[in-house]
Amino acid sequence: MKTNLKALRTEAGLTQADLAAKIGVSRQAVIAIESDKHDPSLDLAYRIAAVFDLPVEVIFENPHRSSAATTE
Amino acid sequence: MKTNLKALRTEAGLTQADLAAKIGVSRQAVIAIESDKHDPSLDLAYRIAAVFDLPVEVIFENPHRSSAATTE
DNA sequence: TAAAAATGTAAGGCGCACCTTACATGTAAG
DNA sequence: CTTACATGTAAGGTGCGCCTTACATTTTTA
Repeated sequence: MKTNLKALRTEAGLTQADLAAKIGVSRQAVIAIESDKHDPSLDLAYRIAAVFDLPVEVIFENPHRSSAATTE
Repeated sequence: MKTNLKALRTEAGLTQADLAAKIGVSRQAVIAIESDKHDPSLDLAYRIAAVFDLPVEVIFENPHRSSAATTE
């Protein structure tokens, strides 16, 4: 799953540990998601989206659908 | 995870088996998701969103974020 | 340069998403 | 009534998302 989570996190001035605490997972989970080792669950993706106040599709690209359709 | 998948599916004239085939899972997976027994993975949620050409947040409500923010 | 903070890797465990198979129920058509 | 179809439930198995602990590496700060 292609993601720009790492860029968003650093732009927000958050460490991996900061973000992990905010979304209620371990730092390992953040590392795995940022480095494409794991896809997050939908609920976790939603918690991440809430931190940045962005639609989920902006943070995790939907490979099955045109990104232009994100804002319908 | 609150969802209106069942309504969307029936409005589209799809059976559970139809939808399951389109998104590449078993019918059991569709039943479990429609009846809130399971949350879909992010990737599966994206495949479902692609079928209906809708943003994921429209099909599965993000309980951690205002729905108004879906279209940012 | 030394200490501290942030990032990264490794290994083993657990729960759940999804699987398959099988059977029960409701509904509509012949 | 019977056949067919859609839906639902049940039971057991597999893979992976997330866990914890521990240690190595890189970057920042004093």
